[in-house]
Amino acid sequence: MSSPSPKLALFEQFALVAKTLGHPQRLELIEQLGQGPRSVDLLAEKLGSPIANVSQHLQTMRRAGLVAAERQGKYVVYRLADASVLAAMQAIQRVAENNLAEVDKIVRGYFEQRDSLEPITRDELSGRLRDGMVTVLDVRPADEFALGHVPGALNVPLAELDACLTTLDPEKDIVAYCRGAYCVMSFEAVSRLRAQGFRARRLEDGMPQWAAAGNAVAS
Amino acid sequence: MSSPSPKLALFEQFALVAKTLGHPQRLELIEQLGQGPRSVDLLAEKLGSPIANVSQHLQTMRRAGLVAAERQGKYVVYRLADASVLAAMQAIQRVAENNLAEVDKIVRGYFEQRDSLEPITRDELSGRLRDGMVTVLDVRPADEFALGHVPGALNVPLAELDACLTTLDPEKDIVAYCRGAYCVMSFEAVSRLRAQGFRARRLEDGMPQWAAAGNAVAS
DNA sequence: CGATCATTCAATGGAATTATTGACTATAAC
DNA sequence: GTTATAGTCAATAATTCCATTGAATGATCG
Repeated sequence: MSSPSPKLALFEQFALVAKTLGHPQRLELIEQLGQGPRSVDLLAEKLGSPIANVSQHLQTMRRAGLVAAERQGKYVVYRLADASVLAAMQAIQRVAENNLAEVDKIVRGYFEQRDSLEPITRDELSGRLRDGMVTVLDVRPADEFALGHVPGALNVPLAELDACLTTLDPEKDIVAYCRGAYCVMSFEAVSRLRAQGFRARRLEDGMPQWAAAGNAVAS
Repeated sequence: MSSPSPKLALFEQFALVAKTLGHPQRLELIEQLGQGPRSVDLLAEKLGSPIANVSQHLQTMRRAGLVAAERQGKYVVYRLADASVLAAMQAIQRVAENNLAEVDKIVRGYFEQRDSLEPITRDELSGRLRDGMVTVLDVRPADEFALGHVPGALNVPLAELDACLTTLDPEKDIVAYCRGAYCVMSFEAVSRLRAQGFRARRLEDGMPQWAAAGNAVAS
């Protein structure tokens, strides 16, 4: 037997993974990396944090087996270690959604009517895409859209939403999505579209999940 | 936008859940509670920790939405908030299993041959149970066995394994299980059974998962 | 009502985590 | 070479987390 019991040694490893997930900024990094590999530089810019800080977090995450790094020229490109990392993050989000009143309160903040915040599922969207009676909006920044998106989706970054309102067909239903189930950009978009009288809903989850299902296209 | 951005507020809630999972003792508590509701008292005894310490951890977990408490007479009985908590713990274990060399090393410590540590699935066991050509060992303590177990399983707590060796049919395959995928008691049992010449494997996961599939019986 | 048991609370000190700063290394461009 | 860029490292101080202790609360039982 090793010095501490193997049981405890195992739980310490599991705890290391969970503890490393236990920081808002690191979760945000995982969300970003869920879109695809990124350099430290770009990640720091997306988060609006100092490079040194982001670098430290990424290394903490590397030690916990969440991400891997590879040098490419003068950049160091990080990526998620594997799909189980996103799965773990989603599982944690589900716990929070089910059991923390605070989460409900934040989500509710975007919508008045309780029943209208139900998201549309991936399968449902697939079906309605074939009918052609739905407009799909990808509200992520253009660079993320370029790396992969739902086929037929329009890229309308949140900042440009108001300007694009007149070009949208008010007869069609609108489905908005962004980076994941709790990426608030799609919340914000749906909320604003509804205020303008559109029938809008959001997709139940976002890009990495859609891509994992094998349906994404690059532009 | 609100004082802290809603995005950050959400991630802080998720991080709270993950951070709370990030402590070995709390993971052990979840493993125990996965078996069923428990009093603080009993949990403290199972973990071998001071009651005050366990109480503090449980309250931390309650604040993070992982567990719920209910007073029953002079006891306070804690239980998992819902099934998503176990799912999150399993997702984290999967990340660790896939990406942390240390976990592999610990598991490997129990077994010499690489290929022989593959667990048997629940479905496979269900099938072989009908054939009757397999002995199922539940290596948890008797009190946990009493609250629910795989139909037909023999309760042989780890401490009594050696004494029971002679009563086992060496012609049958043996499947051992305990509390979950990484409860080391089943590792230990399989390792010792093999050393005695038995054909032993462990079940891919343990009691809460089997119960969740709707197949457990109480004794 | 007192006594006892189960649990929580409050306070302590020690350890770990975090953001920030500035120095340092490695690569590419000139 | 020299310079600029991308990233890491090392050191600091502020904060948070953790186990332990002993006191306080709440419920049962005689």
